[in-house]
Amino acid sequence: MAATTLGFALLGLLARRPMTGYQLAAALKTPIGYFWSASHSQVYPELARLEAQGLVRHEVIGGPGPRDNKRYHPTQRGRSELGAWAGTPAPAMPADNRDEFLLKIYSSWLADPRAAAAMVARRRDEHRAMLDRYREIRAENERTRAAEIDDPTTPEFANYATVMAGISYEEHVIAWCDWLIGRIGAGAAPPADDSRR
Amino acid sequence: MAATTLGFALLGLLARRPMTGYQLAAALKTPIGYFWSASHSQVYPELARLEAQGLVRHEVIGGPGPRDNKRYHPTQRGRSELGAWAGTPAPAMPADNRDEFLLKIYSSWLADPRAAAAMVARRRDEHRAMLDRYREIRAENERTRAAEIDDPTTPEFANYATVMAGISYEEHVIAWCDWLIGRIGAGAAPPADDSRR
DNA sequence: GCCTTCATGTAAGAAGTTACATGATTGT
DNA sequence: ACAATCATGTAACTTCTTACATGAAGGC
Repeated sequence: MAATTLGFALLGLLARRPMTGYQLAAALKTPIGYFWSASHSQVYPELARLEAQGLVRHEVIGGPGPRDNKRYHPTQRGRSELGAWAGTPAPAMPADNRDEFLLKIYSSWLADPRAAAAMVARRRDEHRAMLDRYREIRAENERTRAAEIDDPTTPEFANYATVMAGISYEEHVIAWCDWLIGRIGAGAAPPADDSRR
Repeated sequence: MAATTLGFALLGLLARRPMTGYQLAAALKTPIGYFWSASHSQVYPELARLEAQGLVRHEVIGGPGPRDNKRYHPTQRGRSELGAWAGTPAPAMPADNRDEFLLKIYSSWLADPRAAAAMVARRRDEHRAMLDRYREIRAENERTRAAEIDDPTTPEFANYATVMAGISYEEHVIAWCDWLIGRIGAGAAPPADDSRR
């Protein structure tokens, strides 16, 4: 009877600020999209379902396009169910964590070692770029929201916590990539003496 | 025309050792399941597709049950396509990384702080258990496969690399959980003086 | 005799992506 | 004029999960 995971994602956004479906879909690209994403074609039907369950309501607002523009906000029940869900342990660790990159590493012994090393290096650079982005967000948070990020009953605290998770995650992946590149280089392609070239 | 991600997961397993669909499905629970999983109802049709594409073949083996038991192995083409795929950079970082736990944290400011802290502590313990399991696998690898794990052209090297990724990942999550628990405790529920109870 | 493991498949449904379809407002 | 952004929806398709269905071999 309660909402789906996507429903709770939408409620989590609406609890911060009432929004249109379009804005929700945009927010689910970045930065919340770093841990939960959805396309607008999923958002609109889900909003209708949440409304049918009495967890959100909307008012029609003037705006562009051929249809009514609707701004959604959570109901009292929506807020309390969201809070209850957030404090309930998830069924179990999925242990799933589908990761196509790790799957490639799993078969990397069949690939050309130089191609494999280059692939890992490229991925590491992508993670470095991501880390830089997270660090900027953290700095911004610490500058403008210094008071709220210490209070776990504010949305700013929750934002900060997820950004910290991102930073920690990227740092770990980068360190592992560097380790792996060193290993591939050391064990396979005994580096031809480049000093003569 | 090439295989799907699941197809490459199956090929990656079959490149190590020919197996039945049942055994593949079991392997996709643990330990490969830590980064790619599938149920048997996905495996059997996928094997048929791979065979139609000429990437695997099977021989019928005697065994239990009402139907033929089939042992699959990759073809020459299957192996080479797997190697090529493994060395090719994935389209891009998905940035998606769907994580229901982080989504809960994102709305944790609406939850009871004590419930939230307890939830995080429980999750941390689950990750600690996982870390212990990974460390055992690593120790086992270092004991019995010491020679191969230094050579990036062996499957043992690839196994070792993925286990190291797991260890690094779990260590990061545990550290972040501990940080978060401290923050929730410090900011919200100024701990009642327990020494008098 | 009964339960577990091994073994292979189909069917129904949920979840998610990509493509189709429409149209006003705003900035260049 | 043209393009981008804002805005809302539907349809078709892929992927994945859960449930249904069958049955032999081996251990208790």
